[in-house]
Parts: sequence; structure tokens; C-alpha cells
Amino acid sequence: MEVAEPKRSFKDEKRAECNGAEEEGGEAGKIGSMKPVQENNNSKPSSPSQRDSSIIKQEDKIESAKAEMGEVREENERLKTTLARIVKEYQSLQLQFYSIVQQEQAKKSSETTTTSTDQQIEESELVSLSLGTTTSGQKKEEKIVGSSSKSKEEEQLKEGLTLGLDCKFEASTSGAYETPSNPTPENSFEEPKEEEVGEAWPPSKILKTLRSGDDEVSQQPSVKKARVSVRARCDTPTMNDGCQWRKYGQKIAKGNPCPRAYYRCTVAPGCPVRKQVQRCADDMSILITTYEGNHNHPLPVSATAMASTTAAAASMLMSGSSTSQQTFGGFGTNTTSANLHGLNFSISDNSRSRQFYLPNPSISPSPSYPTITLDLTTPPTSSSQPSQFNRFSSSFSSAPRYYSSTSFNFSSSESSTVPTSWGNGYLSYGSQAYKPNQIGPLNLGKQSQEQLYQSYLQKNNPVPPQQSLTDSIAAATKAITSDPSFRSALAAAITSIVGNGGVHGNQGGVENVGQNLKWVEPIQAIPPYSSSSNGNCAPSYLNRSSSSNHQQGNLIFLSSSLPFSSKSTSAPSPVDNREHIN
DNA sequence: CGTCTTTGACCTGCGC
DNA sequence: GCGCAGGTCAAAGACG
Repeated sequence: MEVAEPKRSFKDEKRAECNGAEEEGGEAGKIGSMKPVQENNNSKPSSPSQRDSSIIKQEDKIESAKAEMGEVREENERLKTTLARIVKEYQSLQLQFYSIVQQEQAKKSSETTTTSTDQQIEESELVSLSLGTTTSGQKKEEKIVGSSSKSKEEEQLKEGLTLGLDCKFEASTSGAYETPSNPTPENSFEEPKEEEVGEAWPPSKILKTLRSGDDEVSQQPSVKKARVSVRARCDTPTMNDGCQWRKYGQKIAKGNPCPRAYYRCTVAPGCPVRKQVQRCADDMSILITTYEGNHNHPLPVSATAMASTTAAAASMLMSGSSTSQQTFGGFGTNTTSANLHGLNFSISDNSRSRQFYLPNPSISPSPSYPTITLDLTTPPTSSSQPSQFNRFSSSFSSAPRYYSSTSFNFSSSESSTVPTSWGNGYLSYGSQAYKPNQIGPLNLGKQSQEQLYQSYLQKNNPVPPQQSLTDSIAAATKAITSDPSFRSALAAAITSIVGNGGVHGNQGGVENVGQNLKWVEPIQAIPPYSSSSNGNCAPSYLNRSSSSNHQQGNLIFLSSSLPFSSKSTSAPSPVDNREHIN
């Protein structure tokens, strides 16, 4: 039920854009060709009889504004292109890094002469922890090395589509999943040892047999399964992330009166993905959902975004932790962080100041696993960060080797909002642009994200748009490009966006979707899969309206793609309200 | 009747 | 080796 994203006509976007800057009189179609008319706007009409001249001057101003906007748009395009290129380069570098790490590890543990196949397997082990598809996408991208940048990018996006819908792990470098020739999907996840690492939680029985007969597991104690923990405010027992889950256990964890529930993905019979759901001991309204493992089946559209984003987080986590553990001997916060950030990019100093966010041991289900925390809540005490997009915290704990935890705190310092976008699948960012039934999940293209931010600034800054737009775009782009972590997540989000049918929206049609953006509440969409777990909810932060503070821009921009749809629960009126906003 | 949830028992890993 | 805590299994019950 993937709803094709309607291509907003460029003209409409222009109109929307211009409506924000000028009054409704202007016909917006010709912005691009407008000549900049910036002077001659100070001279006042000497005689009142010259109303015409006054009107003409106003029109000149309007024209000038249009011209400015046209320029800004062009610059925006350039920035977007740059951003896309950077993201791509980042992924490419990350792949190279994985390759290097894997080679070193292969050298170390090469008692058994590693064939190329083994290398692939090991490589997959490195990245297989990602919950979604990013890593496989990366590998695929690796295969495509050599393509022209533009076509490559498109291919990458296409890969994203594949990835978004196919969450098979890396081990399938054999191509089992990619080739339709693969007869039985079961084979892929029954696939033995190489898979085993990628497989998050093999049944204990299987584990037993594997342990008894297989040495590989014990040989790689350091390769822990990455976990992605999502903290979100939610009143219902679980968040709906688009997948089907079956509860298989519940336990009261020490230090937290609230029981921890264990869920298993039931979308596919053998899917190894599991999640733990637990309420935060400190704040019962916060629901902590920890995902682990890779889906071995196509995901529902509504779940793809979550998978992709968590994959990005997990991938980044693993890149950092594995770097530490396998390539570099040293650990410690700085080291790991540096490895993470400094590997492919210049280190963002912000990472140092960010705080590791795992306040309660019980929240982190197991310290033995590298865990990434996506904090979608608003920690009241969260420190205000100077940077614009600072909620992407990626500090690593100084925990003993192998075990690192990363916190992505998307919460803005003051705003209680979070990545609104994480409900993106069903979020409606603009009263006009984002009708869920038109756009479907994940309709925020990367291009539109900038413009969302831009429009946010427009909305919130009384400053004349001519300047604020340019500055804000530049600032936004700078912020993005300065934070590789964010780029990673953004890339994943983009991937998922594309993967969810947003492909068609990236040719300019998506542009300006955020214009005249209004903060609206998440729209309830109907995921193709119904979750068995009742009481799903969309995090409350997704319901934040425009009354939130000035930091929304961050949030808008951070829009990635986690669809916390509240499908099984009949979402209340807000949804309908949203529908009627436009 | 099939599916899902609950819940006590069991297994495993880790720290002391 | 022992105890603890986390994680999983599987029988029993609930529900539609």
C-alpha cells in the first residue's frame, strides 16, 4: 500500500514559497527568471497623486523579493547537491573503513586462510548488527564503485529502495536475497554460520547446537550485536513501528519496577529481530524500545523507516565500536569518538560535549551489547547545545572494551519536541504538502528537509526572508556537513524515503514541500501490516504542534523516517484534524 | 480452534 | 564454584 508520493508541481511550490514572502497578489511562476531589483526602493513618491508609482515600487519590491528567492533557491539546490555528494562520500569512506578493518581482522585471525568468501562473511559480521539496511546498501554501493557521481547517486537511492524493503543482512553477499533465483527465503536465515553473527538472537536451542559444534562464535566474542534503543514518550504499552511483534517473555529488571517485555518479530517466521520494551524508571511516560537484529524479510513500508534509521544508528555505532575494538587498541571515550567521527570526517567537537545518555542501567538492557540510544524524549535537563543540530549525540561510553554505547539525543535542549520526523511515515509536516494519503510514508526527501528547515526559519523569524533564508540554509548545510553522525542518519532516512516510494519525489517535485509549513500532528496511516501488540502508540512528541519553541527547526530538519504509526490504536482526533488542516 | 499473552522455570553469562 | 540477573522457553490460560 505504498502511496506514491504525489509530485508537487514546481509551480505550486513556488507559489507556496512566495506566499510566505509576499502577499497573495503575486503570480509566482517566474521567480527563476526574475531580475534582481534591489535598488530604487527607498525613494518615496513625492506626490500623492502618484499612487501608481507607489504601486510600481511595491511591485518592484515584490519582484526583488522574488528574485532573491530565486537566487536562494538556486543556492539551495547547490547545497543540496553538495550534501548529497557528501553523504555519498561518507558512505563510501565508511565502506572503505569496514574493508580495512575487516582485512586487519582477517590477518589477525587468519589461521584458517581466509578466502574471499570468508572475508565477506567477516565483513558482514562487522556490519550485520544494523537493524536495517544501511550496511547492505553500503556494500552494494561498494560494488558500484566507478559509476559516475550522478548516476551513482541515483543508484544509491535505488539501493536504498532495495534496502528499505529488504532488510536482509549482509551475509547475503552471496546475493541470495538480491537474486530472485533464491527459492526459499528460509534458506537465507537458516544459513549457517556466517549468518549467525548477523542473526541477532538465535533461539537458544540453535545457539546450543551452534556453540557445541561451532567455534566461530566463540572466536568472535567481541562482535556484539548492536542494539538500537529508542526512547520515546508513549502512553501505550508499545510503540507501533510497523512490524508485527509477538510477546514471548516478560521480566522485571533490576532497578526498574516496570517489567521489561520481550517481543519477537513475527512478520516472517524466522525473523531474528527482537525488541525489548520497558518503561523508564525515572519517567514512566517514557517508553524505551530496544531493537536487536536484522529483519530477514521485506519490511512493511511503515517499518522500513525505522529499520533504516536504526540501521544507520547501529551501523554508526558498530563502525565506532568495531573500530575501537578491532583496529585500535585504545579505548576510552575520546578514542572511540574520534574513531567514529574522525575516521571519515573531521571530528566534530560537539561530540565531546555531548553526554552519554544511559541514565539507568536498567534502561540499557544489556551493557554487553553496543547500544545506541535514540532519545526521542525531551530530557528536562538536557544541556543546551550550541550547534544547531546538536541532538545527534554520539558520545561513547568509557565502558570496557568492545562495549560502547552511543546516544543520539535528538531532543532539543528546550523544546520538548523530537524528531518529529520520526513519525515521519505518517507525519504531516505541512498542512498542504503532507497529506498522508498523497505522499505516503516517508515523504520527506532530503531536499525537502532543507526547505523544511528553511520554512521553519521563515515562519519563526520575523527577519526578512531574503537574508534569513540564505543564512539559515548555509547554517543548516554547514551543520549537516559538520556532523557525520547526522549525515549517516540522514542518509539512512533518505534511503528509506526513497525506498518508500519517494523516489519520484526527488526530482524537484518535493521541493518546497515545507513551505508554509504548519506543524501538524502525525497522521495515522494504515501500515500494511497490523501489529499484534496492542496499545501501540505514536510517541507523544510526534504530536507536538507548532506551539513548540524555536528549536523546531532542528527537529524538522532532523526529519528522518521513523514511522511510529499508531495504527492499531485508533488514533484520536488529531489525526482527523490534520487531515482537515489543508 | 487458533492465536496471543502470561508466567514460572530454565538456561546462560558474568562478577565475586 | 556460587549467586545474581538477564534472557528464553513452553505450558497454561485468555481471547476472538
